[in-house]
Formats: sequence, structure tokens, C-alpha cells
Amino acid sequence: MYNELSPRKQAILKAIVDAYIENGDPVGSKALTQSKQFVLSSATIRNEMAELEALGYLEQPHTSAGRIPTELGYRFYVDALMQDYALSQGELAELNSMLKAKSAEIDKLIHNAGKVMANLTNYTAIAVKQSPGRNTVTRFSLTYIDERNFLLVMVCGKRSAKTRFVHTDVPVNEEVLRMLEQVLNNFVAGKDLSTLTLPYLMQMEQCLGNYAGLISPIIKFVYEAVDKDEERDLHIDGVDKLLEYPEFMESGKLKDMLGMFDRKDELFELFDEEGDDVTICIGREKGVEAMAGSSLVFKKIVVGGKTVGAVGVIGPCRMDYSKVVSAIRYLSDGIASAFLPGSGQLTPPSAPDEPNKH
Amino acid sequence: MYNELSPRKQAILKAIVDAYIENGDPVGSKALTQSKQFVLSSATIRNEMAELEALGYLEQPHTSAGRIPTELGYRFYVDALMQDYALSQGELAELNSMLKAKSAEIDKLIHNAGKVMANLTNYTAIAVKQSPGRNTVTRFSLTYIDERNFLLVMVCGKRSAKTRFVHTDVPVNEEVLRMLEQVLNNFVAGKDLSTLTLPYLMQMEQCLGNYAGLISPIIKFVYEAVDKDEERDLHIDGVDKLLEYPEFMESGKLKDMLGMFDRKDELFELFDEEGDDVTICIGREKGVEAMAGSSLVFKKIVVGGKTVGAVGVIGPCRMDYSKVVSAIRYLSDGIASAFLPGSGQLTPPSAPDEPNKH
DNA sequence: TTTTAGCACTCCTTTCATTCAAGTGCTAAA
DNA sequence: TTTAGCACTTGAATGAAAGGAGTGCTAAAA
Repeated sequence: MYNELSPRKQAILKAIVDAYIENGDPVGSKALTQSKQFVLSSATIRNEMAELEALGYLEQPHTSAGRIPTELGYRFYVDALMQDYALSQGELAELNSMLKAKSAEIDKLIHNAGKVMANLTNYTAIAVKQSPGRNTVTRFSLTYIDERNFLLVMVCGKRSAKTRFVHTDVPVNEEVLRMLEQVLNNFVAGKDLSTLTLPYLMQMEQCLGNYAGLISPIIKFVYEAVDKDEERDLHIDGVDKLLEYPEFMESGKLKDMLGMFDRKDELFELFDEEGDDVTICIGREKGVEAMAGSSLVFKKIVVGGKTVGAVGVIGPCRMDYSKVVSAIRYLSDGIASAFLPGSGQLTPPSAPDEPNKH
Repeated sequence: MYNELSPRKQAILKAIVDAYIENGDPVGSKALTQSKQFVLSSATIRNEMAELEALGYLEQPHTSAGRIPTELGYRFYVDALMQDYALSQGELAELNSMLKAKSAEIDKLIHNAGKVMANLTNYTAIAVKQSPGRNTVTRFSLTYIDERNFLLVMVCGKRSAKTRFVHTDVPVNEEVLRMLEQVLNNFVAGKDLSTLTLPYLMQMEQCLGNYAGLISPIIKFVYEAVDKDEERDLHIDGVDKLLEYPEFMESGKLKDMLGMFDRKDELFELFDEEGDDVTICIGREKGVEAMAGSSLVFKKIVVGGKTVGAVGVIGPCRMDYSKVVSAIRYLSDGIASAFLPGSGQLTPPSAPDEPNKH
């Protein structure tokens, strides 16, 4: 589909997108000839631009304005035309200093990554933290509080734990809790939830005699704890950056965005993507109406084969994709390797030696 | 200070604030006479308004506009003039249906309260969840995971628990953990942290022999868990509601707000208030520059003498205080009584029988 | 002494016409 | 195939004019 574009058309498209990303004004044929990168007259470029528009890569806000890229134009740009951006020394320093403070939990690191991203790119950043879906509880532990209350601790995998306070109508004591704990560890720990059939549960209840009534509320908690959506968490940073881009100042765009930021479920869906490298969603490509005019760039954070979260930025379609992509890739990989067991040192994904001045 | 205002001035001030809150246009003398609540000519009212302005309760955007309240004007209004708003049946139903879904943790309830508040009042809502400061850990529980890892569970009070994964250099087993657990429960549980002096810690370490090295990282976690700031959490809902008020559309107000929403620390400070009833912060009263033109109304949620959070709304100074106050009071008290042990039924703070049409 | 009618004045908002500049498409020539 | 030239379109910027809302002040009325 793309090969219908001659090299010259591609060069012109690239120049237009680059220029438009940089200053936000529709770019006309004259501006391109003045930029000295083409030895063509404005008329020739005009013809090419007219064809690019007919092909759907460009559009005109109105008759007497220059051209701006369409969603298709941006798509082609990020897929085929965009150049790699090498992070500057200062930018690398900023990212690294964040990554080195890896003392804390991965949650905090991801959260901080959002703040850093927002600052570095000057777009709104989204940091997603998600525990791997479809857990099983690997171990139970019950802690006595008083006759009617105890704490249920569920260890999921080796890296996360959830607690619930359980109130009982039957009085309990340490001994009962030990027994219950043992039953849970024998019957439920490590099992997939689908194996918890009714007869199976009844078997457990038999083991507990008078305390059989405790099982069903606990199982409810287990379901809740294991439920995939339960453990997703999403932080948005630098919302005020949106205001720096005129595309959000008019019409209802800003409202759309802020509304979407409130409906986190909808946001999560945007992050459901197969790819493992940086994903770029331009405008309504994913079918989300509120994304019209905006783009989302993100990358999953994968530690030891498990997706533990993602980090991304959201901003106008007219976004500095090449810089954003570089920053996100660096940060996402950096977080991942900071948490890879054993690896203390970061391994930057690319060797940036010559910083771009942008 | 306030008694310098004659009853008539108060009535006029009230009428002005009411009218301005309702439609956002500066209110002139003519509008007041037309409202039929005064049997005075516009000239008389003009004189009164001029005096109210001289006293600092009103101001004029420009010479040929009506008057709008100053921060002092709003202050007087909320302190002395504002009428109680009786929530309508529909509004009560909305609030109650939220409160009845009390299955979940108090965290979730508070979070939901924010969403409901935002919808009901049409202002941005803030839901604060804070565990009572300066906890002690009341009980420890250790769960074996593998030779080098175990889970540390710290129960604080009877209502909250925190977990930490601990990695050890010394191999451990169930037995060791039991011993360690006992030591922690004997020496640390229920103690104020200030009693954990160095000699005291050394005494503990003696009890543990080879495993003395485990104590210090655990104590570090205890400090973290007990640290006051650790457990504050804040959710903002309905940010897009800001856009419905023209005061945020111009100048940098919106940016100020969004910026403040990002700096949660600053927000938390606004919620540090002594009072137990609804608190109203008008504009820069609390010394926060970003609050210029905006007001915050909130109320702590107090369960059994402990502050567990707060719920509030933030919006333009021109806010429907009376409705907001009623809603917040109802919700805050509702959450509190939903979580008061034993009390299944809600006890509404006031008996609303005749809904206001507003 | 207080209230009110009357009036000149201020200042914002809206409207309309005009001008200006940028950029285009098209045609014809190179 | 490219380019110069030109007529045309359109939004943005400017400024004058009109309109309106509201005020303060003065003097008369209650």
C-alpha cells in the first residue's frame, strides 16, 4: 500500500510532518522551498502536495492554508519516515538518575517514571502498573486478631500479597485458624480457580466441621484477589501539559481528554496491545472517539517474561514522536532491567553518543 | 467585625452572592430591584452596594459592570448568610445507593464517594484516604515463601495491614520464622517506636542468635509502615467539570488547578484542618496562590474517633456552597456510620423532608 | 435624614467593513 | 516534467460605530 509513494513524495511528506510537528502551523509549498532541502519550485511541490492530499496523507484546514498531516499521514511517518532521536546527555542523565533510585518497589519506580516522562517530553504521561493477570494464590496465612476477626493474607506468586480482614460470626481462636490455614493451603493454594467446583468446596467444608461457614467468604476474597482487573493501577502525570498545545484549547478536545482520564477502564483498554516494542496509537485508530486529534505512545515493561506495567505519553497527534519513542523505550527497558534479578547495572537499549539538538 | 453590617446590607449581600452563584454574571442594582425581594429603588441599592464595596465585600470587574463578591464577601456569606440546602429525594437516593454498597473496604467506599460527589455537585471532587498517623504495629505475622524469602505482615490497629516481602541472606525455615515472629510480637508489637532504643534492639538480637541480622531490615519496614505520610492516598474525580465554569477557561487558572492536582503533597496540606465539621477554604485564604479564584469544601471522615479520610469538592469561588455543604456532610457522615462497627443502618445527619428546588 | 428620579459618563461587547497576507489551483510557456 | 505567473479564496487583524448595562452624582421628594 505504501509503495505507491515515490521517494520524492515521501521526502516531501516527511518534511511537512517534521515542520508541522515543530511549530504547529500548516505548512505551505513556499515554506518547503525556502527550507533549502528541495531544489524544486513551489509549484512543483504544490502539485505533489495536491497528490498527497488526494491519496489521503494530507489535508487542508481551509483553502488558503498550508497542509497538515492526516492520521494516515502520521501513520506513514512513524512507520517509515521518522528518524531515530538520540537522547541528549542531559536527558539521559535525567532518566538515569531516576532509574538509579531503584530502592523502592516497582510500583513506585513506575509511578516516578511517569513524572519524569512528563517533564522530559512535555506531554502528559501515563504510568500503568499491572500485576500479571490470572494469578493463583500460592499460599495462605491467617493471623488472629480477636475472637471475631482475623486477617487473611494471600500470597500470589512470589512477588505480591493481598490482605483482607475477615469478620466471623462464629468465634475463632488460634487453633481454629491454624486448621483453616492448613485446609486452605491444601485445597486451594496453587490451584486454578476453575478447579474449585462445588463438590470440591463441600469436601473442604467437611474437614472444618463447625467452621465450614468460614470457607465461602474466604473463597469470595480469593476470587476478588485473583480477579485480573483488581490489581491494575494507573497514574497520570503532567495533565497541565495539555494546555501547552493549542489543539486542546479549543472545542471540546480538552474535555474529552480529561473525561477519558477519569474513566480509567477506557484508558486501560488502550494499553491492551500485543506488540512488545513501542506502540503508537494515532487518533481514532483504536476506535476511541475521545482520542481524535491525540496520540498515545507507550511501551510495556516486561520483567522476566511478565508484563508488570507500561509507561507512555499522550498528547496531540502533532507530537514529537521520535523523541518520545526514544525516551519511552529507554525508560521502559531501564525499569525492566533494574528489576531483573541479579542485574544491578542498566543496559541501555541503544548506545547514544551524539545528542540531537532539537 | 461582621456586626458593622446592617441587616439590610446583609440582605443585599446575600442576594448578590446568591444571584452571582446562580448565573455567574456580575449583578447590578437593577437586577436586584427586579427580583422583587426589595422594595427599594435601584438608586438606594446602588448606594448600599457602593458601601459594601468600600467595606471590602464586593468588587467591580470594571466600571460599568455589576458587582461580584470578594473572598471576604463569600466568607461572610458562608459564615452568616447561607441557607441550608435540603437534598432532594433523587439526590438522597443517589447518595444512599452508594453508601449501601458498603461491601468493600473503606478505601473503595471513599474512592466511590468521590465519583458520586463529582456527579452530584458538578464540581471536581477529591477523596482523601489516610490511615491514622503514628500507628503502632499491633501484630506481626511471617509467612514462609522459600529459603531466602518470606512475607512480613504487619497489622496496624484492627483495621489495616501492610505487607512486605523480605529477602534474607541467611536461609530460613518455618521454625525460624515462628521464632522471629514471636520475638517481634513480644518486643515490638504494640510499642511506640520511640521505645525501640538501641539497647532494646540488641536485646532482641540476642534472642535470635544466628538470625539477629534479620531484625534491622524488618525494623526499617516497621518504620516505613508506621510513617505517617506513607499511607495517604488521594483520588480526584470529575476534573473535566472545571471546564464548565468560565472562570477556568481564561487566563492560567486551569493550568494552576491541573498543576496543583499533580502535586498531591500540596493538596494534602489543604486538608490539614482542625475542625470536625465541613471546612470551607475560599480562594487564597490558606495562603495557596494556586487557589486564587477557587474554593475547596471538605469534611473529614471520622470513624470511632479516628480520621480515616476526607471527601470534598473543589470549584470556582462562585460555588453553590449550600448544596455542596449538605452533600458533603451527608456523605462524610454516611461513610463514617457505615463503618462504625455494629451500626448497619445509616443515620442521616439531618432529616431532609422537603427538597429544595434549585 | 433617607429615598428616589434623572442624567451624564464609563467601559465592555458586538457588529461590520476593510485590509492584509498566505496559500492555492490552473494555465501556458520553458 | 517543471516552472512562472496570475486570479482566487479564505482566515486573521484592524478599527470605527453602535448598543447596552451599570455606575456615581445631584437635586428633589418623602
